[in-house]
Amino acid sequence: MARVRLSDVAEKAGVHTATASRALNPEARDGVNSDTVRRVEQAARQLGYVPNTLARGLRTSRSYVVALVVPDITNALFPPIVRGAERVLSRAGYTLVLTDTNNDPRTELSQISAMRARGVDGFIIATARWSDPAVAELVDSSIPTVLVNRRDAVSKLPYVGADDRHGIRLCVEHLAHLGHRSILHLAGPNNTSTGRERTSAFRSALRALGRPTAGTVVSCAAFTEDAGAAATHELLEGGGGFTALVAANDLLAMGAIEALTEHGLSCPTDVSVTGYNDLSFVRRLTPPLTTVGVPLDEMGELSAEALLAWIVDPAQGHDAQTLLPVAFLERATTAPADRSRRDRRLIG
Amino acid sequence: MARVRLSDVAEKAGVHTATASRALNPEARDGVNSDTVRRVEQAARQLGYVPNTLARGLRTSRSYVVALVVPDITNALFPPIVRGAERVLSRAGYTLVLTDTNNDPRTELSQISAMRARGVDGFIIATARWSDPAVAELVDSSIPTVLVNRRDAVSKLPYVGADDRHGIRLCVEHLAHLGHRSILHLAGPNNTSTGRERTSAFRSALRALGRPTAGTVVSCAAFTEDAGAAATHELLEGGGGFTALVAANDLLAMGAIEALTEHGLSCPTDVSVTGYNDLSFVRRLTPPLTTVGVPLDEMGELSAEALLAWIVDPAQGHDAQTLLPVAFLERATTAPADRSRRDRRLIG
DNA sequence: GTGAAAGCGCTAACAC
DNA sequence: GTGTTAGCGCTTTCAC
Repeated sequence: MARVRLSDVAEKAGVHTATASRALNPEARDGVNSDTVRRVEQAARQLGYVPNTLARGLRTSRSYVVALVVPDITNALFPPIVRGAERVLSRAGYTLVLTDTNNDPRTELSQISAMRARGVDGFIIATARWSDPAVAELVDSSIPTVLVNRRDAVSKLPYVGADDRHGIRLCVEHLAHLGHRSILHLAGPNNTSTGRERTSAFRSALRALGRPTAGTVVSCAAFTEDAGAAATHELLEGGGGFTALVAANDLLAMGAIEALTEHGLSCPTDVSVTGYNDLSFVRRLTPPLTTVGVPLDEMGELSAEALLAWIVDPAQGHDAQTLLPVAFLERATTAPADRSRRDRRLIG
Repeated sequence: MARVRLSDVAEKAGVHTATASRALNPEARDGVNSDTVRRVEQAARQLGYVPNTLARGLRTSRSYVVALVVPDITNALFPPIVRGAERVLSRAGYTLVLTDTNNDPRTELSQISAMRARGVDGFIIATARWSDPAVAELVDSSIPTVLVNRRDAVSKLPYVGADDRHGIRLCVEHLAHLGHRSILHLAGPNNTSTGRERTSAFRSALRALGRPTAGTVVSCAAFTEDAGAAATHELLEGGGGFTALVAANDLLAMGAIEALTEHGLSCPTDVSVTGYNDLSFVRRLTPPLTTVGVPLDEMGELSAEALLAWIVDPAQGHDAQTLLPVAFLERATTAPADRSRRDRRLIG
């Protein structure tokens, strides 16, 4: 415990607690005799003084705590974000409290309110849905909040994400150049910005290539392997007809490949597949997944930085939308269309 | 923010703050007129009162915050533990602060001290090394602390882990029954309890089978894929001579398989490999990794429960060592020895 | 440049 | 059963 108090330090240094406080506070140190500063610092060191952050927070109404809300920490998308955020936060003297909502909006609401009771200085939200009451509430309360990975429809909160339009376009172009003329988009759920944005980007990309009709979009219920497999199964039972598939994320892609395999189709021989996010392990799958690399660590870092900027200077306007550059990663789940057996089997 | 204070509620209910405090506190509610309780609760609800946890903590010297220290949240071993712990903690009204030490003992030390300054009620440590100054310091400070996944050599802190001796024995027996007579143990680092324990279990298992000389142990520098690959490469260049390999964890196993492949050897045809922990994705590798399943969520949950028990009743003795049952998961990286091409090529 | 005094929002003795 | 008082450990006016 923080056994030794500031008053102990002050006594040992022969000064008043107020002076000790100033001496130890970088902001106020200027107005203190440099010799006094030295004495106080020495006393603090000898006593092993550790300031009581709670007391400070109570007085300053700043807790130096930031809450990070994730839907599911076991989803490999989030740990790098958490890590990035934690790195900049702890470096700045802030502490990160993590809360996992288990993908449940009600848990999200109650956890956020618990964090507010703790007096956290701000929120990093990685759970935003397209229409999100929790986000709206945070906006109302005007507590510093930044959105990461996903954003909502209406709020003008700072947002740090990836350049998904570009990422999806790279996938579509790659497949088109490989000769694929019938491309399926396995879309993410409509209640997430990432799902919506990637779908819209898919359509734009085809339009830009002059082939607006070369694509079909199928929505998945969630960004999960199961959802991807289910949608793909259904499609395949309905006859198929595509030689390439752009999945809205890696998990959907994995589910799709699984379903393909169960239908006796192979990837990439029969169907080319692209994922999205480059989760840490997808390059080790067999075949390694072609996907879009997203700087997740950096997303975490930048969201933390944006939040700190807001906390430090609340007067400033805070509504920057940051889209990080992505990288297309060609691996082994995409192949030229003319090598496809699929055309012979299902189409033509 | 927690704009409305208890005094506001008290005023509205026409009572003193102390009474309002009692009315809202389940422990002290008994000594309050039930009608008063009702009035206070109603006022609190109408005003949207949210108690200020900092102020309460300052007064009670209880923060209802627990710190969880992990070496690297992007290692798939830890998210399930975090999730499990967070679940029981938040259910009990506690908040989890997460800190990622980036596998650096110095960061660990400084982060722990920062958390203590915050007045956290206890620690869950997932970073313990066999000799660990940070753990020793925590013991000295007598702040409630439980170890999860790894423990240290000396402290008698509560520990929640898996039954590694059993898990490793299952691997060895499985391989022995498949006819393997020359088994390698890719050991984890000696400065972790898991590394040491699994190595010792490997030796015991062979002894119990009456084949104490059928095994060799090679230490890896870290529990990483790279370390596993490096050790395996070295071995293979030295001549090899084993048909099976028990890795101390999944990452080492993956590295080993990679090295094997680079040497033109295939798994399981030439060498059978077992992993440990059943990280979420290893069943989707090709071939799916034979490994030992460990209830990681439950480890997180039980460690949080053990910690809460200690926090709630500090007088009690707190030194329980909990070893959770494991499950051997036979998948595709293990095969009978007599089908091995390796005997023909490198041995014999 | 330093001390005195007040108070952040809450709870726990102690009165009554 | 409820009000009074004091104080958790710190920072911040305001004097001097």
